[in-house]
Amino acid sequence: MELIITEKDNAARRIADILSEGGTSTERSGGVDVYQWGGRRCIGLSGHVVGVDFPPEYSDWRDVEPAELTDAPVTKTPTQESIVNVLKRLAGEADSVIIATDYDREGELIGKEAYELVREANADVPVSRVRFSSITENEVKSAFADPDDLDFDLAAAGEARQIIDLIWGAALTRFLSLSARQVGDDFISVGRVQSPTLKLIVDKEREIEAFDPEDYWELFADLEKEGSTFEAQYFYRDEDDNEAERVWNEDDATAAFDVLREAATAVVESVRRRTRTDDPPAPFNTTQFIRAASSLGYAAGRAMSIAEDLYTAGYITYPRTDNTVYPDDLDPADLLDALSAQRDFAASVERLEELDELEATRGDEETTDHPPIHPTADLPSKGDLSEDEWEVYELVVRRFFATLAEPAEWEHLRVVADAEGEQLKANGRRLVEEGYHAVYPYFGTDENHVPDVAEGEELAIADARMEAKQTQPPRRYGQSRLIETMESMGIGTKSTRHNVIEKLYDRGYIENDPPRPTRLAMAVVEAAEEYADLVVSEEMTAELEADMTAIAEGEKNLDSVTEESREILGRVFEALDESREEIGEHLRESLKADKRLGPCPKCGSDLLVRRSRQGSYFVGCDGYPDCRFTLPLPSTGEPVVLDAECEEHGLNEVKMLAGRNTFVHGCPLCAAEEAAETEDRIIGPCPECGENAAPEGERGEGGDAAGAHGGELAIRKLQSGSRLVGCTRYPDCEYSLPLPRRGDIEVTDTYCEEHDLPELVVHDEGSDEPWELGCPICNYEEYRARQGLDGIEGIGPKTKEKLAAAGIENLDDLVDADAEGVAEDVEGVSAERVEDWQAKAD
DNA sequence: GCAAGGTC
Repeated sequence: MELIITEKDNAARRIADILSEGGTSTERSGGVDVYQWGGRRCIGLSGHVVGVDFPPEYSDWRDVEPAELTDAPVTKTPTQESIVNVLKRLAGEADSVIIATDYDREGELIGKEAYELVREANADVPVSRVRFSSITENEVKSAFADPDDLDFDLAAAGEARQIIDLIWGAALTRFLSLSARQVGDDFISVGRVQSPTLKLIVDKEREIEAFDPEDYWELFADLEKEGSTFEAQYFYRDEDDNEAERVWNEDDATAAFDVLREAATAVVESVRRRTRTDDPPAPFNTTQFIRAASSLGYAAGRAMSIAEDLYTAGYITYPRTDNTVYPDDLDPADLLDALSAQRDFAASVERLEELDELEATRGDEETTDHPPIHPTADLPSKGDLSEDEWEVYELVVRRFFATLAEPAEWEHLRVVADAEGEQLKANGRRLVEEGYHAVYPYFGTDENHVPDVAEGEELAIADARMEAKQTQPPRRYGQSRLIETMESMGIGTKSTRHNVIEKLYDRGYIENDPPRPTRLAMAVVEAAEEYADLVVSEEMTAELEADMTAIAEGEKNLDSVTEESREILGRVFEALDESREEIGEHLRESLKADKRLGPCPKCGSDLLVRRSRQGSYFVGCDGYPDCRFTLPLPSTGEPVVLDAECEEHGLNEVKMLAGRNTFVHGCPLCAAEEAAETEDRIIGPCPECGENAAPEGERGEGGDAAGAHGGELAIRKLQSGSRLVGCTRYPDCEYSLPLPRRGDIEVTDTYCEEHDLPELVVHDEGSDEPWELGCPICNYEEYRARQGLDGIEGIGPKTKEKLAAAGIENLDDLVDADAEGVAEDVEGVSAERVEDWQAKAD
């Protein structure tokens, strides 16, 4: 029996399909699919199935000095036990093994990890390696016809990176966390990729903070030609003889304006007409895909998550790639033909099929990892996908179209005119050949109309304007520009750059979108710059890359490279250890600044956003325990302190981050006062303990509160700002139903017969139509039943279909389901994944 | 529990 090992299940299935000519049987073993045919078996890993770590005696942060990690051993242990176990069992039964992991450095390392596991189970079995950059019949078959050997030097290069990243990251993270006494969930992290990325954001913020705006003026005139007008802008020659539009001195601007205002006409001095070719874009790699999706409003992580779902469902190719050149055996004509079956694409396909030849554009990056992102011949129908998924899918399809389409052509028209000695210019542009824009409507094609005028022609000046302006600070990095910059600096990879940004959010280093650094982030970058400059620099990666190349080429070895890196870090710690107190003090002060709201109304110290032992957030006084003043915060989301201040209390407003349900809570003291002033509105008996409730003992659930105790339901506003329908006997009876946060609630005279409660109507300024919420119990029941599975991250279109087939269509179904049972019934879904979804659904 | 890199 021959065993083939791939990097992921999806690749295993497709390779088995190709090599077996479609005749595989699937055997599920320990939660892992194994594909079998003839004398062969194929298993997919899940990336790295072993991970590096320190031995257990180094695991206690307080017992081990961070500096000791610089000399600590690093071991490898399985992180995916079930896959490792199946792999070893199959290896024991194999006569030969073929490693078919991805064709890049990390793939070589994953292959070597698999090789070592195979060796543990089978000391003698021959092991070979195949390399292909796209899973197509041609490439896969020719790779398997001519197998090669594992490249142990290339794998060692990857291992050096693993060791250096762990030692630097763990030692410095522990040091900063311990020095600031932040050792729980909120540790302070540092790393070779995250810290230079954070420095990019911090440096930009420093520029913005240091920015001093300058006044300038711009002048415009409307010129008239045959009854219609077009805008021209005043310009002059500066001291370097460059054309300039900004006037830096108000007197000069006013003088020019007086001339323009007085002048009746302008005489055309020159007319220049040029055509410019606008080439179609290159195929999508990950970074360019993220950039394009971001212009549609998708954050980087969201775009990747959708792309991964589309890939898993089989609609697009692998979304993590550096490649911008299609493989030779991609036949555009075949793929176009398949895509024409979808009505939305038919017109575009027809247009492309009219071209004399189909030649795709090529980008600058040609790599062996995977093909550029493009659609497959397996089309979804619109109903298979959510709106977002369809929008992203269409983007990928249309990008593929664009790479085959002809260039567009623009006509640029530049007119310069003289008005009593002052110069005016107008730049027109017109799209004369639509080219690829016809099939790829995501780039702007705005035209600016400037009429056909002749040299010497006299044009009337219809209006003149002077606008006072100010120079603007540099713009913050948006997520996609950050990812592009990381790529150009060589930090992170196609698979990790977007995760790095999410990590910075999670660690409390950045807030908002575009991201803005917190005071903590500023302090971390400052500390690193002063004591461990290398870890916030792109040089660290550049030097590591050079060392990795040297290892891969046999010029250096793993031990010498890691030893040298350990020594450098050891020297960093000599300086760090001396300044431990000072660094910790600065970090603690910055942490407090991020959480400070303003003066405590009781004692005047600072009110801070804090976290209780149970993990919920609240506002507490820095004077605790002397001052015990507190205010509640909403129970959903992570609080962020905004710049905006409440005029009445001088407290900063608070925003609650909760994905799509993010909202501004405002001043917590105002919210609490408002709740105190709002009276409860009683609407009927409590179904748990009111007059109609069943007597004690006859109800299954909610035993304590059950029975008639005269409880009544009321619309209540809580100090935390949320509203609900709750029992007046709270906390003895905890029965409650959710209500919307916004809008005025009207209690109508119409009653629900089933629950004996009035129907409610919500009047929100934000929407024209009032929302007929109805009986609050019926409403909540309907809401739970209606709630589909779209809101849960990680459930892709195909999985959704499969879950529906197993009878799981909404959140209630999901929460009630038995995770193990679902894993048995639904192919490719593990019990852990189901439990993860259930946690989110709840 | 720390990183970055795979993968879900």
